[in-house]
Amino acid sequence: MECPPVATQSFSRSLPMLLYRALDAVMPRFRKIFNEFGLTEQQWRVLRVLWEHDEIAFRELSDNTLIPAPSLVGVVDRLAKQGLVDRRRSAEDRRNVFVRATNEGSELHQTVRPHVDKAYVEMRESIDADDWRELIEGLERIAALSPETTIVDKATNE
Amino acid sequence: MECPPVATQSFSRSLPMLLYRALDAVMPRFRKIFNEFGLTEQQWRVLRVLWEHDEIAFRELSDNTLIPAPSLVGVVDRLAKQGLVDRRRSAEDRRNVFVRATNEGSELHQTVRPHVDKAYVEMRESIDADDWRELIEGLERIAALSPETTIVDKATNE
DNA sequence: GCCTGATAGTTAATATCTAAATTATTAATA
DNA sequence: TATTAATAATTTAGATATTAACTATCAGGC
Repeated sequence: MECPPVATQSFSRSLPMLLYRALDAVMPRFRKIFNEFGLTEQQWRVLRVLWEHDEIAFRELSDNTLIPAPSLVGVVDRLAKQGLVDRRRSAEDRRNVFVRATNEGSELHQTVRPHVDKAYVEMRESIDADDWRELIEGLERIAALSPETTIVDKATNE
Repeated sequence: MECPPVATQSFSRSLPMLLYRALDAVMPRFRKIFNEFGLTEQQWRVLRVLWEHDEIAFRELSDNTLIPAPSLVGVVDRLAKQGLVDRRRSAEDRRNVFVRATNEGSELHQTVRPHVDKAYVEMRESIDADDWRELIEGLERIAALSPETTIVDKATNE
C-alpha cells in the first residue's frame, strides 16, 4: 500500500531522472551568468572554492568542486592559461599540487559573485521555505549514502 | 532568522552542489550494472524509454531521456551500430525521425531490467519512506521550474 | 511557382565525464 | 640499498554536454 511496485513506477519520476531534471531546471540561469563573464560552470566551481581557501591541495579541490581529477587537470590548465589561478608543487611531497587564485582570479569574486547570489536568492524565493528546507535535508540524506550502498552482500554476489 | 544570508551559506550545501552530490552517490551502482551489460548510462536511458514505446519521435526521445538532441544523435548512432535500435524517416514529414528497439534491443529488457530494479529498491529501502516521498515531491517542484525563472526583467537587462 | 519563416535533425568545436592506464614520487620492507 | 606497494597527478580513449551553425524539409503568403 505504501509504495507502488517499481515496475509500475514512472521512469521520469525515478530519483536519478528527477535529479537530472532538477539540474536542467536550475542550472541554465547560472551558466548564463558564468558565460557572461567568460567562465564555464566548472571554472566557476573552482574559483568559488579558491575564494575560500588561500591555497588548496589538488585532491581537495577535486573533492570540493565534485570535478573528477582527470577533468580537473584540464579545467585548471585553462584557468591558469587565463591567468586566473596558479599551480605549485609541494616541496615536502612532490606528488602534491597546490592551487590558488591569482589577483586577477580573486578580483572576479567581486564582479561575478553578486550576480550568482542574486540568481540563487530569486530561485530560492520561488519555492516555499518549508518545502525548500525539506528538499535540502532530503538531498543531504541521499548525498550521505556511500556511492556503493550494499557492499554487504558483496561476498554473496561474487 | 529564517534563512542565513546567502553569502554565509556553504557552497557544498547549495542546491546545485547537493544535486550533483546526490547523483554522485546514487549513480555509480547503476552505471556498474549498465557496464556489465555493455551499455552506457545514456544508452540505457534510450532503451529504457524505447521499451515503453513501440516507436518514438526523435525529439520526444530526447525529451524523455533528457539527452540533448546533439548528443542523442551519437547515442542512437552507436546503439544502431550495435543492432539494438532502428531509425526511420517519417513519410508524412520527412524532417521527423522515428526510433525503435530491434528484437535484440528488446531482449535486453529481460536481462538488464531486473538487476536495475533490484538496485533501485535496495537504494530506496535505505531511506525512510516518508523522507523519500518528501524528497521526490521536492524534486518535482524544482523540476517544474522553467529553466529560466525570471524572463520578466529581460527587458530591463538587455 | 518563389520567397520567407519555422521546424527537425544533424554537424562542428570545445569542454567535460568515465574508466583505465601511466608517470612520478613516496613509504615500507626485506 | 633494491624492491615492492601505495599514492597523487596526469594522460588516454571513448562517450557525452554545451552552444552555435548548418541542412533539409515543410507551411504560408506573394
